[in-house]
Amino acid sequence: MIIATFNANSLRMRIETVLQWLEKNKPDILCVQETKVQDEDFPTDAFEACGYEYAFKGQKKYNGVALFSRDAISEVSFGLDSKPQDEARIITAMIGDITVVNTYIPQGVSPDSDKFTYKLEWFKRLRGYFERNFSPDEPVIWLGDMNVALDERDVHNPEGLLGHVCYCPEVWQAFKDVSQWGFEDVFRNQCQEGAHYTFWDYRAGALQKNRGWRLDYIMATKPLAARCTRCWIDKQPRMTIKPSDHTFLAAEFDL
DNA sequence: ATGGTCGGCAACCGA
Repeated sequence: MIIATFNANSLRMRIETVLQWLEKNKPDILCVQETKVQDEDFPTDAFEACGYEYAFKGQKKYNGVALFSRDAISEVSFGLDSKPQDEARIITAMIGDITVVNTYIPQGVSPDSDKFTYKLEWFKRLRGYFERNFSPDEPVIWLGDMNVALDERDVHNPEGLLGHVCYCPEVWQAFKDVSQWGFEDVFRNQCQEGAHYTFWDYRAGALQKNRGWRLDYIMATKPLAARCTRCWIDKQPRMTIKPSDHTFLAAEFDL
C-alpha cells in the first residue's frame, strides 16, 4: 500500500502535475493540501477518468484539502471537532481499515502574530481530536504539510532560522505533543541523516541553492509504522511540469 | 542582501 502527500499550492494550476504523478507512481492514496479551490469549482472532470475516488473541502482563496484513493473512501469528515472547525485544513476518511487524516497546519506568519498562537492552539486541538476519536492501537496515518521542521537535520540553516514560526521550540513542543499520542515519523524511521527537504521557498532561488525545509510528513501509529518498507521524497515534479514549492512525499506499507 | 516569487483574484493577503 502506497500513500503520498503533496502541497499543491493551487490544485487547478497543478492538475497535470498531480495526474502525471498518479499515473507514474500509482499510489493507493494521495493527500493534497492548499488546493485553493472552492468546492463548486473543484476540477472533478479532470479526475473522473484517472481511476481514483476523491473527497475534498475547500474555501475561497486559501487552504483546502483533498484526498484521492484507488479503493473506496468512507466516513469522510472535515474540520476539527472543536471550534473553530477550520474545515478546509483537515479531512479525515476511512480507506479499508486505515484511518487517514490529511492536515494543512496553519503556518503562523510570525512569532508575535495571533496566527502563531492559533497555530499552537491548532496542534493542541488536534491532539484532543486524536484522543477523542481514535486509539494509537488502530491503524491511523496522519500526514500533510505540518509547517514544522523538527530538528537541525530538517532545515538548511538551523542557526539562522531558529525562531522562525516553522523552526522554534514552541512548535517543536506543539508537534511532539500531538505525535506522542502515538505516531512515528516514517521518513525518519527509514533515513536518519539530514538534508532531505520537501519545501523550497519560491522567493530566494532556494531550490537552486538547496535552501530547503522538511515540512511534510507521513506519521503512522505503531502497528502501521512497523510495516513501513520505504519512504521517499520525489523531487522530480518539483523540477519539471508545473513546479510547486513542495515535493511529493510517499511511503509504502507491507499490509 | 529582512529581499525575493508565486497564486487567488482583482487590492492585497498568505506562504
